[in-house]
Amino acid sequence: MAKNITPREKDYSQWYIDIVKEAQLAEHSPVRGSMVIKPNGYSLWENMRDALDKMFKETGHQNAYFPLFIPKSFLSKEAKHVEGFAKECAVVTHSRLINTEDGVGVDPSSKLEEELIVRPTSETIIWDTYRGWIQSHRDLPILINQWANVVRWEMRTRLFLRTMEFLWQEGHTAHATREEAIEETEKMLEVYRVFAEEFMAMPVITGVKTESERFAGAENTYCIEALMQDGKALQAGTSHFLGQNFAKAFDVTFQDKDGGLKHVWATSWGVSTRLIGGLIMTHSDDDGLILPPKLAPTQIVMVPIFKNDEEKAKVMAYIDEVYAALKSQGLRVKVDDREQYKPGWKFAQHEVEGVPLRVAVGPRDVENGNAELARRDTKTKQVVTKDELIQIVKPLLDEIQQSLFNRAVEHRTNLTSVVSSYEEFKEVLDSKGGFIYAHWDGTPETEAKIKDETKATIRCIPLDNPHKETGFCMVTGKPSEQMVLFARAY
RNA sequence: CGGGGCGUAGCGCAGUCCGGUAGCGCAUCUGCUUUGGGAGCAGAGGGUCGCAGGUUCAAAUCCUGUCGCCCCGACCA
Repeated sequence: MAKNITPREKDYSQWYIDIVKEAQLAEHSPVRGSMVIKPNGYSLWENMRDALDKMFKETGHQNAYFPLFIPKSFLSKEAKHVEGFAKECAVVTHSRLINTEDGVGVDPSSKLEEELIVRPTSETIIWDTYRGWIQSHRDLPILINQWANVVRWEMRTRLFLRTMEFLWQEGHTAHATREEAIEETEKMLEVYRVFAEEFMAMPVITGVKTESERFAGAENTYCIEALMQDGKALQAGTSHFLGQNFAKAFDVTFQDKDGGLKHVWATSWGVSTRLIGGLIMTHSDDDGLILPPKLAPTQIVMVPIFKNDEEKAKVMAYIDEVYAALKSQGLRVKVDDREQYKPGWKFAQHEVEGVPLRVAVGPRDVENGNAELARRDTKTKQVVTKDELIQIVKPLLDEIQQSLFNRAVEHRTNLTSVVSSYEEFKEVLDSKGGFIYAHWDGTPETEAKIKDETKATIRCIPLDNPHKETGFCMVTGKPSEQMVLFARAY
């Protein structure tokens, strides 16, 4: 039915690309590795953004905006930070173009005195700014978030999952004590978990990254990890406890109640348009995108069916009535009254685009006071009366939301294994993939060895670990305090 | 940076081996018939064949160079 979508079974990666294209979410731009986010994709992002933004505000944060350009010298102030990002920075070196024989060229005389970095993340510019804002413990905490674009010069890109430029939010907070900063880090991780599970219907594991997977400049990195349909993991969000690293690098101090001068404690946390990639790979099928009702730009689409003007008048009057009733319940409902497309075409298109519910109304329905209601997630249809329809749509959307989540949890459960030996680990990894719990001796060396040999990484040490029992490392046989979560990842 | 693929109408492609009037499907425009799962018929418009050289009477096609994008890997959110 979905004639332009490669089945997942055949080529998962091509399926993903096809979904992005056919659901009109985004397209490639002329520049390598960057994309145009189309209205369908952007309104989805807006819904995600609005939900998150509300949660940030509810937890006491305010939005601000810091510049796109960062002086090159700032990057080098925190040693690990620069080390982590140095290889993927876009650098602005000149400020003018001039006409040349073959078009335009860079004007050599416009060379910048200090080159500028296009932000790959904003810790440096923000901490340079915070220095001026903080003198006393009375200035703390500072709880700020920004919605912005960032640029990371990636070698290999994939629509939404990894592009050179992407949209995200980055929270940057400053605290008087270590405990308070850690509390903030964990609080925001929890916000992400709730958002992923309740809005995206995407179950996640919360955990802590190992040293090698830690954010450049962080003392500790927390994350939410999701599992995609193909058994690969996706890091869906991170929350970092930055310790005093940036405060020290940018000399941000405050005078405490006891009169002493202390360095500030910091956190940062972010999620990006990558979440859209996660959303696609959690729910969608071979017929196209499937969107959770809470985030779907259109929750219900209504399709009129008629043969002539007389029927059209009746059908449209009937639809307008239902539309008004649904709209008044605060639902995002749309009437697809375009006349250049036939109903069948519209059915197919809205399915590809992932609209959770479709209501079709034709002359027969008007006659009988009915409507045909179709669910995108289960592809089931039922005929209901108009009054029923108006009553059941809202609870049905909730049911779909819940059902998508349950389905994803079930899928994750099926793809989660516990292994006791390295042999078994490799076998499970190759045969079914997914999340694998295993014992690890805690050393970066063993972790690197596993990664080299199997391409699997430690996704996290789960916070709420179901496998806390002690044991012995599957590779070295050394003692292990608890199992950790492995997977091949995006 | 390695491996693979592709640049021909808005989109998807054929034509390239073997040089000789630039084609097909979808989309678009006009008209009529249609409308409960991607409508049918008739007609029409739309191209510096990625770019630059070269060979030739003649190049989408052969030769040389060059640019770009996509996919797969190494690195990363």
